[in-house]
Amino acid sequence: MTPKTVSRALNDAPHVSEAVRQKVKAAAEELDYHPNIAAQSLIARRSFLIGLTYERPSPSYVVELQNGALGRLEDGRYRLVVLPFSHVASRPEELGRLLLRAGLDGILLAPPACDQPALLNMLERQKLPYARITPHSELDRGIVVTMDETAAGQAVAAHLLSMGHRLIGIVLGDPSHAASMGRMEGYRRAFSELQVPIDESLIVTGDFTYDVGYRVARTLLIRSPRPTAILAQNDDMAVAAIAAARDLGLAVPHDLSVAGFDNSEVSRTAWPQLTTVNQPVRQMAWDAADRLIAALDGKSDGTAPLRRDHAHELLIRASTAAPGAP
Amino acid sequence: MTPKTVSRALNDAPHVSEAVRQKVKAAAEELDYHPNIAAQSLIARRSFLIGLTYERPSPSYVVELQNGALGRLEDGRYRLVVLPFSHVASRPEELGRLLLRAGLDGILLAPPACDQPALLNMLERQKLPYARITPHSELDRGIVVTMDETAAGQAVAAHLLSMGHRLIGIVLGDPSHAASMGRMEGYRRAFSELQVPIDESLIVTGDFTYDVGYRVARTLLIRSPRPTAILAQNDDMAVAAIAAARDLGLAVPHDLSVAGFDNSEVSRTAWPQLTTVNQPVRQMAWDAADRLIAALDGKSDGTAPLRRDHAHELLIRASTAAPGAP
DNA sequence: CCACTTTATGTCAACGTTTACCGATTCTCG
DNA sequence: CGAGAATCGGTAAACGTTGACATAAAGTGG
Repeated sequence: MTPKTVSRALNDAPHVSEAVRQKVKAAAEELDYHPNIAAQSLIARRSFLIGLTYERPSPSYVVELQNGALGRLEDGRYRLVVLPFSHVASRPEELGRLLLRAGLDGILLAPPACDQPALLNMLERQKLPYARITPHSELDRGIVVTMDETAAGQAVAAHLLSMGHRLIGIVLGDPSHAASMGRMEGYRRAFSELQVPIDESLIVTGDFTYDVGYRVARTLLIRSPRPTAILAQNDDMAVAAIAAARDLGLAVPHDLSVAGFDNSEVSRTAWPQLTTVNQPVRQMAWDAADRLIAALDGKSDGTAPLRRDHAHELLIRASTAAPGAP
Repeated sequence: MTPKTVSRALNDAPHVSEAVRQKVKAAAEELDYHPNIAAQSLIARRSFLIGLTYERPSPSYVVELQNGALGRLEDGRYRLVVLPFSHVASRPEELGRLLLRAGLDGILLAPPACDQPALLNMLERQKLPYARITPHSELDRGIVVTMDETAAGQAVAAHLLSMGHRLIGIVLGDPSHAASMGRMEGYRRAFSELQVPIDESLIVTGDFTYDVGYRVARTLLIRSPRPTAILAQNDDMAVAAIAAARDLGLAVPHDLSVAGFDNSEVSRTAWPQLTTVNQPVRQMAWDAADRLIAALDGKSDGTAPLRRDHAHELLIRASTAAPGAP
């Protein structure tokens, strides 16, 4: 029996009698034989590796991203390689080289890597397919999965405004992250829709981390007049704002309402539980992996739009209330 | 120029003149040429892939594990493939097949997979090297990186006992996780050292998740007499216990002290901040990856012990106090 | 029963790289 | 200047699998 026959038997290819097929499979089982993936990759010109690159430090975000992608990959044909990378903005070509050297079939790009034109250029030049998860710019480039950040930002700001808040502090995330700008744009729309002017001096910049969030939230809370609410651009910074308020003797939500973003684990374990926006990270990652694989397998029928928007969900919990409410 | 010469030039092998080497490298740069990894793997009989398998749901644990391993892999020679797997205990062979099919050079096993003898047997039979992170049983098998769970459990229990607590509720994690047993053993030692009897009826079983932790902690808190302290086997369940206490009108730590385990993100963002034990997950993962790679590269000098213990660190924060203290 | 189709099995080459080996050129030193 | 060594470049084979193609065997129809 030639290797060829074995190959045909194991791959359920035609032109093998059922008897031989059974015998081969039994023997393979017996010997714990597994085809050599490197050889398969060499001839198929594919590695069956999907990369996932990200930078955001939040563990829950990273894990949601991974689990979403892995959920789509669970048949085991493709494998997921994690490639975190810091400071993409300052050295996109370096990440590009890393990705190209990794021998991937395709790559899932989370923020902020998905918004680096230099990186996308490199990947396209080398014909390495990619899917972008919640990019902010060049939304018609490649496979794109987004949440409408602006609509989400508008929803959460409108929530605070509708409860009567007028002095609202805003804690931005890392400005190089696209989400930061989109969410801010949404805040502005909500304000302008109600013709409430935004006090630009109440806008401070964090970097999505707890520590910096605490510091900048504190600067807002020692101002006079003090804002009655804080819009934080993610949950970690929102929780930090609550801690800063507590350390200043302020009760949440009685003296200060706080809203976050992302519906992360801490938004539920925090006290009071955070009003936040659920970004369907897992579903978006699943979708991105799904469409990337469809493209790799050539099953993309060309009719599916390259871009798909997933809906946000405003989660109103205990950290927001009307100003001065009990 | 033959492919051979190119290969030698790029790999800094001898027998190539410096002039040719420079020319080749310049051309490679120019053309964005990258050697085909599948071909290299085929001939080297290695995939340069390291697997990481885990089951624990806690995002911060998973991310610490990954970051630790990735920290060691950052030269880019090896790549990290993530392979989460649920319910290992009930189907270890299935995970084994998954790992063997993935074409890995080596595998990092986190709990509870690292404690499945059937799995270890399969890996050994197929000569797939592995490193075990905080296993509980068969500690002399393969590369082992541990924290002394028992000593850590003893330390945290001793902390509560030394403050005067005598009625202490214990919330176990998933009993199939090895850490759970080791930590419990440490609790018992602390009690017996002070000759305080353990009330077995105050021991309840969770599964390391917040939701179940909340439920079982609640059953402890509605008992009479009510325990004055709770030892939870991880931070998620400890935070859940705090929430359960609060929902019953109990103040932490005035009416109830709570101690956790793992020094996870939530232990810091929780309020009050959790007394907990720092398990140096990142360092252990780094160490496991380091020694696995040393073995793969044949650089293991044979003198390094296969097992290495990392020290725990008791972090006393605001969630524990003497019973009835203000 | 022969020509013809279908099915089963085998042979060969190819994927892109590296290792082993060989011949040619250049260098070193007596 | 010549012998031996070191250096440089090249050729062939190998890694394990699969696709294209060939051959053999079996089935089918007139």
